[in-house]
Formats: sequence, structure tokens, C-alpha cells
Amino acid sequence: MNNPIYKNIKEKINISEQDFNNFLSLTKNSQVKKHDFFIHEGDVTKYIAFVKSGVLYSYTVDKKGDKHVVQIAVKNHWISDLFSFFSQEVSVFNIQAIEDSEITILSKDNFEKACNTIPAFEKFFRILIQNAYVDSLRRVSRIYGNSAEERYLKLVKTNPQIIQSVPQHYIASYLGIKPQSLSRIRKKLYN
Amino acid sequence: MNNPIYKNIKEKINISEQDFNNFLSLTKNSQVKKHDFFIHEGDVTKYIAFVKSGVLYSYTVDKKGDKHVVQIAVKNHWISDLFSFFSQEVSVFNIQAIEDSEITILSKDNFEKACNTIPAFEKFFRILIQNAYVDSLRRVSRIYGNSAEERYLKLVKTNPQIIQSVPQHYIASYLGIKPQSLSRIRKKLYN
DNA sequence: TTCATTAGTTAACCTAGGTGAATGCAAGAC
DNA sequence: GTCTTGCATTCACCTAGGTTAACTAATGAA
Repeated sequence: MNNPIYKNIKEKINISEQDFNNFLSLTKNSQVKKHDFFIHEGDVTKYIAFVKSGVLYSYTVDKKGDKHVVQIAVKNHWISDLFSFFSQEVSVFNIQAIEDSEITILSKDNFEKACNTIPAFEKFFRILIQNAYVDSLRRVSRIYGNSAEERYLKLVKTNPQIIQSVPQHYIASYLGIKPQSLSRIRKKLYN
Repeated sequence: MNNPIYKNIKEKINISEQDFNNFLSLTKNSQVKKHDFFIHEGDVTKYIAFVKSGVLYSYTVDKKGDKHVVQIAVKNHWISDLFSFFSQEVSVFNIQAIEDSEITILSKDNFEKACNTIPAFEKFFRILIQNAYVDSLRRVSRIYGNSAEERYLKLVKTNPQIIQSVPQHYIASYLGIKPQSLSRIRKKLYN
């Protein structure tokens, strides 16, 4: 089977094509135009999204009004506010499309259905939240243990696709610095 | 019932004294002497601990050999490497006692038993991991959106117990700064 | 086409926090 | 009791990244 979602799930759990097709029938295809919202801060998160094409990103806005990019999801990655999705509390994140994107979405109700009929999915989604947790922990230690330059190099190495397809000011925000500083770092590096 | 663990669990889920007593029979009391380890980096986490007295803290060590405090657990709080505990992968954290401490521990096996016999516990522990995840997310945005001084003030306000009972260099590390800088900040504030 | 935005770059200057070293003080070890 | 070790403080100096502002190039709407 050549479906990218199937491949993505297969990386984490064992699942038959049959079960996957059942799962797929619970999802819906959808589109998000450039700059349109997938999740609005203050709403309860109803869907989890798999990015088929394009790029989505999540961010918070602090009391000073500054935006902080938290996650960037390129092709073949999942994105949502997992905490809000699982707890059904309101989201503190916004998720928006950086460019026109095609996504496959799964609602909370159908997520429950998938878990009930295909037990392995419970595990798959528990792994998703665990990974999100670990990502966040890693991020904290990366901020504390590395300079912005080191964090940028790390990103270039582990996520070249993000570097290629995302405007720099999003990347700067994701790294926790200003666009001018990223520009300065890049200048220094590519000399 | 006057048991602090009962109180702590009651804050998150509804549970009868009967069920709680069953749960309690699955736990063990233990002690950690000052500077002794509860969890060693590289081991699989076998226990989750409730701090009855004393203070425990978790930290990572980066490639440069610098220590970064991740969590500080005073009386009546839980501590463990939840990721390692649930996934049974090796831990990247060390957890040590800051002072002689009394803890109540629950093993992975007994955790499974508790979940099987008292379904509400599954929820309780899912909430623990969700909260840990949210804490970590909040921490990232606090680092990006606030100065060390603001982070310190926030800690004083929301966690005075930590300020009172933990030596300053641990707090500095938790805030992501050096002890000298915390000293400077405190001097500036208390003038 | 033209005018207005938005993105990226550069540069001068500023500041929060790091670094290294010195000092004083309290607590264990013996 | 002295010796040592660890913690907090202070100070002088340094540096990564923020700030402001100017300039350019690219995109987009009318």
C-alpha cells in the first residue's frame, strides 16, 4: 500500500491494510488556504490533521503580543493541539497554514471509534502524545544548553525540509530569536 | 480520610476510600538520603514517587557537561520520568534528593494492576502525563516570552515552597541562568 | 502598471545574562 | 578544634542576541 498515512502509522505500530482502510473511512480530506486557521486559540480542538501537502504551524501569542512558533508540520506529519484534543479543554494555540495545504482530518468522535474498533490505534495516539511531550522536553533542554546558532544548525541537519519550505521569520520564531538575528547567524555561517 | 496522597488524587478524580486503600496496598514506602539517586540516567524508570517529606529534583546533563534542572518536587507532589515509566525506554534524566526525603513509590507492574482493578486510575495517570506535557509547553513559552527576572518572580508567586526549601543554585538552573545571575537579580529586586 | 505590503538584510547601538575570580560564611569531616 | 568543601555574593569584563531604522527585492492588489 502506497498511502503516506499508512506508511506513517506503520512506522509506529503494526496494522493490517484492512484495519487501515477502516481507519481511513473515518477520516475526511480538507484544505486550508494560506494564512487560514486550522485551530483558533480559545476553541476546543475537534480535529487532528495529517499534512498531505503544504505546511502548517502552531504558535502562541504572549501578553506582550509577541508570537512564538511552537511546531512546524510539513508534508507527512501530524499536527494539532494534542492536549486540547485529548482533554477537550480550550486550546492556547493557533494553527495556521503557511501555504495552501491539503490535509486529512480525524475528529475526536471518530478517534474514539477508531480506538474502540482497532485497539492498536489507542497505542498509536498515545505514542503521538508521548512523542509530543518528549519533543517539548528536548526543546527546553536545547534552549538551555545551546546557542541560537547551534539550534539552527541542528534544525538544518534534522529537518532540512523545514528550512527549504518555510519563510525565515517563522524559523527564527521557532528558534526563539528575531529574524534579524537569524539573518546575522546565516551570514556568519555562510561565509 | 487525612492521607495526603488521597487528597492529591481526589483533586483530579473521584475515588472511594475503599478504592484508595486498595491502591495504597500496591505502593511501598521508601527513603532517599540527601544526594542519593531515585532515578539514574540510562536506566529504565521502574517507579513513580509521591514525595511525603523532603525535596527531589530531576535534571539532564548536556554534552558540555552542564546540568539543567527540569523539575523540582516538594512535599505532596509526584515525580518520575513519566516518559520512561510509560514507554519503558531508558531515561535521559537523573532524579536525586536535595535533602533526606520520604517517598511512597508505585511500580510499573502495580501501576498496571491499579489501572485494571480501579479504572479511574488510568485516567488519573493519563492526566498526570498530560499535565507534565502542558508544563513543558508552558516552560518553553515562558523562556521565550519572559526575562529571567520575570520567570523568577513567577516562581516566587506560584511556588513559594520551592523558593523557601531549595538552595538557590538549583533554582537558578531551573530558571535557566547561572547562580551569579540569580544573585544579581535578587539583589536588584530586594532593594 | 503603480502603489502598498511583506520578507530579508545590514548596521549601529544597547542590554541581559555569562564568565572568572575574589570574598565571606556555614557545615561536615576528622 | 582546624581544615575543607560548598554555597551565596560581588565585581569587572565580555558576548549573544534585541532594538531601531534604513534599504532592497519580491509579491500582490487595484
